[in-house]
Amino acid sequence: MPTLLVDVAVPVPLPGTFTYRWPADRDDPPPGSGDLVRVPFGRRRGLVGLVTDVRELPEDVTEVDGAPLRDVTDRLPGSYRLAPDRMRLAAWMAGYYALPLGEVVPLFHPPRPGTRRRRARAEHPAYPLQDPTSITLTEAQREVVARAEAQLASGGFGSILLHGVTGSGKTEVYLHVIARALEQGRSAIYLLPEIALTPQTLGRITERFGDSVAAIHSDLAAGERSRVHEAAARGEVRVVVGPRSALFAPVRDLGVIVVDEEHESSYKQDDKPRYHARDLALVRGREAEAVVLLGSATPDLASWHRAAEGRHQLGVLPDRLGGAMPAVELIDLRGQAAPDGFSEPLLEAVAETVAAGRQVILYHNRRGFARQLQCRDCGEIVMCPHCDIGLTVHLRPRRLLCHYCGFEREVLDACPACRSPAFLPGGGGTERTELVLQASIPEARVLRLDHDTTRRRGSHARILGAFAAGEADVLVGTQMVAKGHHFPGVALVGVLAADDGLSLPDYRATERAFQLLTQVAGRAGRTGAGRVLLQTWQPEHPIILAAVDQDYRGFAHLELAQRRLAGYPPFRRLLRLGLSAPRQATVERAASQLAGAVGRELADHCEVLGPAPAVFARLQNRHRQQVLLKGELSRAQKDWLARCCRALRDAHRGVDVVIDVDPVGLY
DNA sequence: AGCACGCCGACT
DNA sequence: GTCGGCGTGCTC
Repeated sequence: MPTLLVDVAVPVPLPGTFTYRWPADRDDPPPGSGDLVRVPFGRRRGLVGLVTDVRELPEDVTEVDGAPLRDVTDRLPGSYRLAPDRMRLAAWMAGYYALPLGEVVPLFHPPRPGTRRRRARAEHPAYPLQDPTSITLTEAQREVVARAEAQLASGGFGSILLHGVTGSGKTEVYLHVIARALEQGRSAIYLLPEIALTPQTLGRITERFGDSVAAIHSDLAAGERSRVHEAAARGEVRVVVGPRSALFAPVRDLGVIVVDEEHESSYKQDDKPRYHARDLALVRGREAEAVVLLGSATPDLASWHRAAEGRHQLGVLPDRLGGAMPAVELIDLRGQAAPDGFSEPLLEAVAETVAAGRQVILYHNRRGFARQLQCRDCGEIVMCPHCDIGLTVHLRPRRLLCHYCGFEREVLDACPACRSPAFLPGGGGTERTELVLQASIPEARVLRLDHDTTRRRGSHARILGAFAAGEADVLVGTQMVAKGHHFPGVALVGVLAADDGLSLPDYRATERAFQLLTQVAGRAGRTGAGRVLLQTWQPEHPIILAAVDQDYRGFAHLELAQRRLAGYPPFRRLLRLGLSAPRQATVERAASQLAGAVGRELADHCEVLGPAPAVFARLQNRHRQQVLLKGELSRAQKDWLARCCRALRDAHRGVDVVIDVDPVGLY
C-alpha cells in the first residue's frame, strides 16, 4: 500500500481542509472519506477531524503550500464514521451557515470520556403516567398516523407539520409513527426542547420502547454519551431522544425524526455553530429519506407558511382530549387599581381557586422584584456599569443585579445623580408577585419557578414535582411555567402582563407573545373546567384578541400579512452580522466598513440595513453594532462574506464579528 | 479557536 | 531581579 494523502476538516475557524499523510508502513486500515481521525495541529495534538478525501501520494511530496506534511495520529473506530446521510448533513450545514466544515465536526462525535463527570440523573418526581393499554387513537390522530405511515412505506423523504392544541395527543401520534418505523427495522430521533425533556416525557417513551431508547441530555456524563453514540451506531439503540444535539446521533436506517414543540427558539443554537435544529432535521430527513414530523400547538410561522405552500403536509388535531379548552378572559388594566401588578379580579380568582382546593399558575415574564430602580426626583435609572441595561432589584438576597452580565451591587439609598433618597421600583417581577401573593392570601402555599430558584441542579424538577404532588397551591414563574408539564390540578392560569414583550424591537415579538400566551393558557384545566385570566393594557390588540380566542389560524393569517408587507421571514431571509469591540469608535468604524463592502459586493442580491447599534448597544463592556442583510444569498456569496468578516477582524484590533444566518432574536 | 512567543509593570 | 499581563502570529 502506498503512502496516502488525507484531507481533514479540523475544528478550527479557518477556511478549507488540511492535508496529512498516512504512511505506507502502517498496520491498521487507512481512513476513508467520512472517517474521524486524530491529528496534530500546530502545537496541539489529538484534534478530531473529519476525512473529506483520501488519495495516493504523488511522488515525494513532503509539503503543502510551504507547510510540511504531518502524519495522521490515528483513525477512530468505524462506529464514529459519518455515513453518507450525516456526511451530507455536515456539508450542507457548513455551507448554509458559512462555517468551515471542521467547525461542525464536534457536533458529530461525542465528547471524550472522563473530561468532566457529572452526577447522574436527579431523582424522578412522581408524575402520573398514562396507562398505555388504554390508548385508542382518535379519528384525527389516526389520520395523521396513516399519512406518516404511507410516507414511511414509500421509503422517501416527506415532512408533516402537526398542528395540535395542548392536550390533543400529539405525543401519541409521534409514538405510533416511531413504532411503525421500528417495525420496519428503521430508527428514530425524537427532538425536544431542553426544558421539555422531563422524566415524565422520557418515562412515557421508555415505557413504550424499552431498551431500544436512549436519552441524551445535558447532565449526561461524557462516557455515557459515548456509550449512547456507539450503541446507536451498532443499531442497538433505535430511538434517540434529546435536545437539538441529538439530531447528530449516528442512528442506523433513520426512518423518523420527530421535532416536538418545533416553534421553540431553543432549537436555534445561540453560539457557534449557530444552527437551527428544526431546519437541519428537515435536511437530515431528506438526506436519509426519512419522515420528519414537526409538531406544535403554535407552529413557527415559517413552518406554517411552508405547509401552506405545500412543502409540508399538514396534520391537524383540533380537539383537546378529555376536556374543553379553557375559557380565556381579559382584565383591562386601564383605569384599574392594580397595586403591585395584581388587579382585584385576578386576586379574587386566585383566592377562590385556592379556597376550592384547586391549583393556580401565575405567569410573569420577568424575574426579580423590580425591573429597575428609578429616581423619583430626577428620573435617573440605576444602570449596569458594563452594559446599557438598568439593574434589576432583587430582595433575597437584597441586591441590584444585571441579568446580562451578572454584575451585582448593593441597593442604593440615594440617587447617584441627584442624591435624592426616593426611588420608584419600576416594573414587577416574579419575586414581587410571590411576595404580594403571600401577603394578600396568607393561606396559599406558593412556589416560585424562575432562573433564581432553579440555580441548583435538580431544583427545577423538584419544584415541578412538588407542585404536581399538590404540595403547593400556586406556582409563580417565568416562561418555565408555560412549557409542557401536565398539572391535572390546575384550574386557573393568570398572566400578570399579557402585553409584555409585544413591543420589543424584534420582528418576531408578536409571534413569541402569542405562542407564550397560548402555551400558558394550555396549562389550565387539562382535566375539568379551566379558566385563564390575562391582565393587559391593550385589550384591543389583535394578538391579545387572537390569544383570547385561541385562534392560531387567525393569528397566523394576520401576522403573515404583516411580514409580507414588511419583507420579513418567511417571505425574505435574514442574515445578521453582529460586531462588537471594547471601544465604540472601533466597532462603528468596522461596522460601516463592513456594510459598505457588503453593499458594493452583494447589492444585487440583498438589501443592506444598517449599520446600527444593536438593541443592547453595550453588553459586558463591549459596544455592539449590527448589519442586517435581507434576501437570499448563495453559498458562494456567504463564503465571500465569511472571508470579508475574517479580513475585517484582522484589520480592526479587538473587533469580533459573527455571521448569524436566520437569526431568531435581533439583539 | 487555542497555544506559545515576546516584550513591559508590581511582587518575593 | 522574575512572575505574568495580553498583543500577534501560526496552524497541513
